[in-house]
Parts: sequence; C-alpha cells; structure tokens
Amino acid sequence: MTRYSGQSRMLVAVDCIIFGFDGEKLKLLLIKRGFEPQKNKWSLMGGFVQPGEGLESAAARILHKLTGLEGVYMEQLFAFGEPERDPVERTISVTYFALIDINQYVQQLTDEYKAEWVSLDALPDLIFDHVEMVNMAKEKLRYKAAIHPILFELLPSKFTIPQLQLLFEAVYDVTFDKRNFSRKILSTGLLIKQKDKERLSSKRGAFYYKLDKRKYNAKFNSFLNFVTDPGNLK
Amino acid sequence: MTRYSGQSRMLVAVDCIIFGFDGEKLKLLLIKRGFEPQKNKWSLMGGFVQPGEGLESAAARILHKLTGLEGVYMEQLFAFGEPERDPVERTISVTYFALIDINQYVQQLTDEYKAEWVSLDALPDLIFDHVEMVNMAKEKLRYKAAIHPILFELLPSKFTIPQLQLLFEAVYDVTFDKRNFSRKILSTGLLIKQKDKERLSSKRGAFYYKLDKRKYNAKFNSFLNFVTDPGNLK
DNA sequence: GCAAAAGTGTTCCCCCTACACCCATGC
DNA sequence: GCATGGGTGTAGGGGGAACACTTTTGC
Repeated sequence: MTRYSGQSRMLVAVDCIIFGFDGEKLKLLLIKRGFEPQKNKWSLMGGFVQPGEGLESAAARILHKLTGLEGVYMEQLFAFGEPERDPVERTISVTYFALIDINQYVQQLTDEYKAEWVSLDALPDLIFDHVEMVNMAKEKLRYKAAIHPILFELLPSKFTIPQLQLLFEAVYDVTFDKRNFSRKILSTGLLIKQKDKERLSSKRGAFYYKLDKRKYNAKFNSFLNFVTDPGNLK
Repeated sequence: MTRYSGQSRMLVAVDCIIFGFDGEKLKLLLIKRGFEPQKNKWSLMGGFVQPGEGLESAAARILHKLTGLEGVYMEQLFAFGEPERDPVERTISVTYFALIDINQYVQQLTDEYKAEWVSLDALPDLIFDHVEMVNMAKEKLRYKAAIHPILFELLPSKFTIPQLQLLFEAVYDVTFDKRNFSRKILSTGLLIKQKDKERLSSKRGAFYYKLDKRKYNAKFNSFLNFVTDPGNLK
C-alpha cells in the first residue's frame, strides 16, 4: 500500500503571530497580503507547508523569510480547520506565535510583503480568521507569561527592570507597584546585574540586567508566579 | 480563482487521547488498529478529517464512534506534522485529548475496534508517533489540572473527596495530606455536599459531592491553584 | 533648585504546610 | 472491640500586597 484510499487531501498552511515590544506597547508584525484573494488586505505572515517539510520548519522558514531572524522563540498555538475558513479552498492552518526583539527585526531588502508593526490594541481588520488567531495568541501569551519567563524574549539581551515592568504592564494592561515588582523579579534569581546603565529614559539612569541563561533554561519549566491572577486567564 | 495553484495537498487526521480513571489509576482508551499498515497494533483512536468537517467536529465524531458519548470534555492538544510520521503517506495529525467518566463508557455493540482501557503507567508500544502524543497529553493534563478544575470531568457526577484525592494523586504521582487537600478543594466553593454517602470503599462511608455547575463555569478560566508545583510542569 | 525616574524596607495578613486525634461502622 | 477509612482544627512560617521616602542627575 502506498496511499490511503478514498480520503480527501487538503492544503496545510502555517501562520505566524509575531509579537514585538517597542518599549511602550505590544506590537504585531503584519503584512499586506501579496496575492489573491484579498490582496492588499492585512494578514498574518503565512505560507503553505511544503512536501518533506515539518510544521515547525515551515513556521521557522516563514518567520525567517519575513524577518531575517533565526532561533527565535516560537511555539505552536493552535490548528484552525473550519471548512470555510479560507473561501478559496479547504485549508488547515497551523498557527505559531513568536516573540522577537523588535530591534533585531531588520526590514528585508526585498520586502515583497510590506510588513509593519501594528499596535495590538489598534488592530486593523485581518483576512479570514486571523483576528481569532491573534486573540487566541494574546490569551496564550498572558497565560503563559504569568507562569513562565517568556517575556524576556521580547527584550534585547540587556534591559532594565523598569523596561521589564513596562512590558509586563503592557501584556496585562495593569500597573504594578515597582517595589514589589522588582523584588519579585529579582527573587527568581534569573537576572544578572550589569555594571552599566541605560541613560536615555531617565536622568539618573537604570542598571542593565541580563538573563542568566543557565538558570533560565533550568527553571523554564518550573512554575513561577510572575503575576497574581490578572483577571481572567485561561 | 478557485484553487491555490502549485501547492501540494495532504491528508489531515485527528487522533484522540482519551483519559479515564478507574478509582485507582489513570487509563487510556486504546484500540487495536483495524487496517494496514500496522494492523492489530495498539493505537490511539483516530480518523481522517472529511471534506466539509471541522477539526473539532471530526474529533467529536471519532470519539462518539468509539464511546457512544457526546458532549465530552475535549481540547485540542497539538498538531503533529513531521513529514515521515506516517510512513504510508504525508499526514498531518491534529490531536485532541478527552476526559471521560469511565463508567459512562459503554462498549459499542459493533465493536470493530477492540478498544481497551490501558493503565497509563504501563503503556504498550503504539504505532507511529502516538507515544509522543500520549506523553504530551499527560504533560498537558498535569499542567492544566494544576490550575483549572478539569479533573472533575473524569469522575461521575457524584463523587467523594477521597475519590477526588485519589485522582489527583494518580495524576501527579504523589500523595497529599487529606486535611489540606479537602480544605483546599472545599475552599474553591465549587463543591456541593450531598446528603447521601458512598459506602463501598469504607465502613463509615464518605459523603458525596457534586460540582456547582454555575460556579464551575464561572470560575473555570480563573487561576486556581490546586497543586503547588508538583515537580516540573510545563 | 527642581523635576523625573530609580531604587530600596517594613508591616500586615493570608494562605500553605505540617501534624494528631476522634468518629462511624462492619465485621 | 477492633480495624478501616472518614472527617476535622491549630500553630507557625513564608510570601504577596500595600505603602513613602531618598537618590541621582539633566535641565
């Protein structure tokens, strides 16, 4: 036997929900779709899974094509498969969400996609079910970041505690007490204080910190409580 | 345009990881695969997604075909898509895990599948990448049950606190202090004490409880801490 | 010298943990 | 009356939350 008989085959696509943080707001990297249908409408970056290519490789390929980046934090989100989700043809979409340091993003020279960073709280209309995908990704980001130290992936390798706090506040849309915040973050032991300061956003300057990669990898899967029930998380 | 051109189409399957609890151990509902390849090897229950059918519907259909049950707790787990995962033909498998009350399971009359409940800690070899699927499902069950009240789905509508404790202990492979356990569970306010007792497993008998469905639905998505970091959870 | 952001310490309270004894019943 | 599992109370400790003042420096 070389094939399963009597079954119908479908297109399988991968769509990437790419998060970034500009120091103030959470952003999504969106593109203007380059082909029909809905050409020039806003869309997540995506593409079809090729023969001989796994889902994760497909997502990495697509992310790389858009951003030039490799080794990015990426995680499978959900498989969307309603029969009519793509009006052209039955297509399953497996979504991945990625967290990238927005400063690492370099606009590709051959920018066939017209990619833009868009504020997460002012999203334009998106094609198909992409809004649903984004909403699920936001939820998952909140859920996961409350327990695991993934938000560091959105920051440069050197960052300050106030920057980190702004990031958490953007993700959860709340404000934290800075004393409690810094105590909690430092108590994880994940941060290493640097000798130099960031001097752009204040006169006094704030010390840089770096992730302790060893502890980060070791602790990643243990339960850490970064946020105490910020409303309703799934 | 009626089709995307130049892309290759693939089979899309759904596989169900079906958990049950017999009062002592966690179980999986497995079948002997009824067709080639690997006919008569143990396997998860699965099937191909049909045209015009969504992923979730496909999973519900397959679950129903095997168990006769509807309205079961079910959740998408992960999409597996390595190119060689099914040696016959490129197939994407979207997995769902389901929690069912083992007593509700009725062996179907036309049991073409030879389904059996198998202890989770003594799994036989499974076809393809099904072992990986099961391991991921176990992990996710632990992860989720530590925070959300999903384990009730594995029990009958009336259950006792000692039964519930046995279930938690089976899931996390630990033992809990019964005083702390019952205080914690009751403090959620999710349980309603019944007037009658279960009298099989002890002379004194243990009071039955039922889920408060209203509070259950309302609180489902808030963070509840059922388990304090039971080792390494993802 | 003043405005603006960084940095730090303490108290209180709640929840989690550890731990031991009595109760109800079938035999 | 004894063995078996059900059910409860308490004390201590740790961590989260609330809260205010000093420091640094550019202007």
